[in-house]
Amino acid sequence: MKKAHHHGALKQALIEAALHLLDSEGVEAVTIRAVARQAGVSHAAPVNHFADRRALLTGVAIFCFEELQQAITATGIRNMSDAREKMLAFVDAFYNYGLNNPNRYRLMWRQDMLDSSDVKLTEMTEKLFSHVTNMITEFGDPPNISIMSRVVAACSIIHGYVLLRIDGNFIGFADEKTGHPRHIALIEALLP
Amino acid sequence: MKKAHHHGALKQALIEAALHLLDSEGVEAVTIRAVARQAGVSHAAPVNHFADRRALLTGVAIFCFEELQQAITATGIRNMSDAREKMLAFVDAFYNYGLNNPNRYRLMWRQDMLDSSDVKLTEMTEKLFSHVTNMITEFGDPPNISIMSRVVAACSIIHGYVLLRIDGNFIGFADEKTGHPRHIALIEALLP
DNA sequence: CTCCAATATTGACACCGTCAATTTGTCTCG
DNA sequence: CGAGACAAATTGACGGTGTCAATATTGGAG
Repeated sequence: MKKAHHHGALKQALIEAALHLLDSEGVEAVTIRAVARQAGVSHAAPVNHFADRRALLTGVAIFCFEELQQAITATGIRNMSDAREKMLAFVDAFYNYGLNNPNRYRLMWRQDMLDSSDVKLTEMTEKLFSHVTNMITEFGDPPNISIMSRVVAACSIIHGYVLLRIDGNFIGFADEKTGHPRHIALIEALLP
Repeated sequence: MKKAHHHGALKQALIEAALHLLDSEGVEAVTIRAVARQAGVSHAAPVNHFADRRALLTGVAIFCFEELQQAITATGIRNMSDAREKMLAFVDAFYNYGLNNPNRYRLMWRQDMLDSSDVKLTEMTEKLFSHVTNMITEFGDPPNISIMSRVVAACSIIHGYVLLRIDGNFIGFADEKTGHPRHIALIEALLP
């Protein structure tokens, strides 16, 4: 059994404490010692579950990726037939997760703070990327740009927009011409 | 005269030391104490020129924005007449600066590390934004999306792409279909 | 020449990550 | 059932950090 000896489930408690600190005070506040304090253990207890701060943050990021994946699944995207409908549902879930959880979303892409050799972490990001690739492929092969470039464009545009919005830029919500939410309008500008 | 009393030009020396540390070891290595050591002064000397670490990093970022602005100007973009030609020159300069100075480029957009109330800093970013706005406006008012959304899309797509490339994603350089460098192909996908 | 204000130094404090040595608790196996 | 093995947690230390207060130094204005 994996049951912990003293605390019971310290690993889970540490991640929850880290999430709380991350949401309320930003990633800088997520220190090993602060997380340990919040969980009610000594400052060196976390080392048994996370080798160092990077490993702790990586664990938190993996949790967030699973959360995002669930949000995408919850849109019912798997049962949609129209390629455009799928794409807009995906973008909407992505955008909402980022805007509702800015500090979590930022951390998820902070390669400088995460362990890029973590298998679980790279699995989660590759899953998202291949999802986008599949959706773009459904639109067919356009004449003036490769599918791969269109995938990269889609990833760049939504990720760049979410990051800019999180930082307080472009506070207008809708496209002035179509009335669509801006993140929808941006992606539609790319679709054939 | 503004000449410093002891060191001579400590502020400039601190920024140069910070740039050196930033380029070689990343933003985490840019600590007040390390910068002071590199400049050959005591650990508390910088406080006379930068109130705290945030102010130091903001000073460095402003220097980088001026550098980028010069790179854009150096393309001769002001003398170009064709809107598309201008846009591609701008994107090219932006992309090259980011890829050649990854740590500098990353720092420039790290609002969590910079002083967003710094007038000079906001001036520099707004200048870039209005430059993009002017170029997009030259293309005219498209039917299915507002100019503002197109501006946001252009900013998001190039910024998102540069960040992803810096982190080692999408290492392929050219669009598989057109042969254009990818950052050019991405922007062309957006232009009318 | 004198004095002042800007500049730089020194020293202290509270954090941080990380390591080593140690204690505590629990599970397994004879 | 009991003893040992071993994982988990504690304690204490080290060097590093940002930041502040008190002090010393210097160059130039009057």
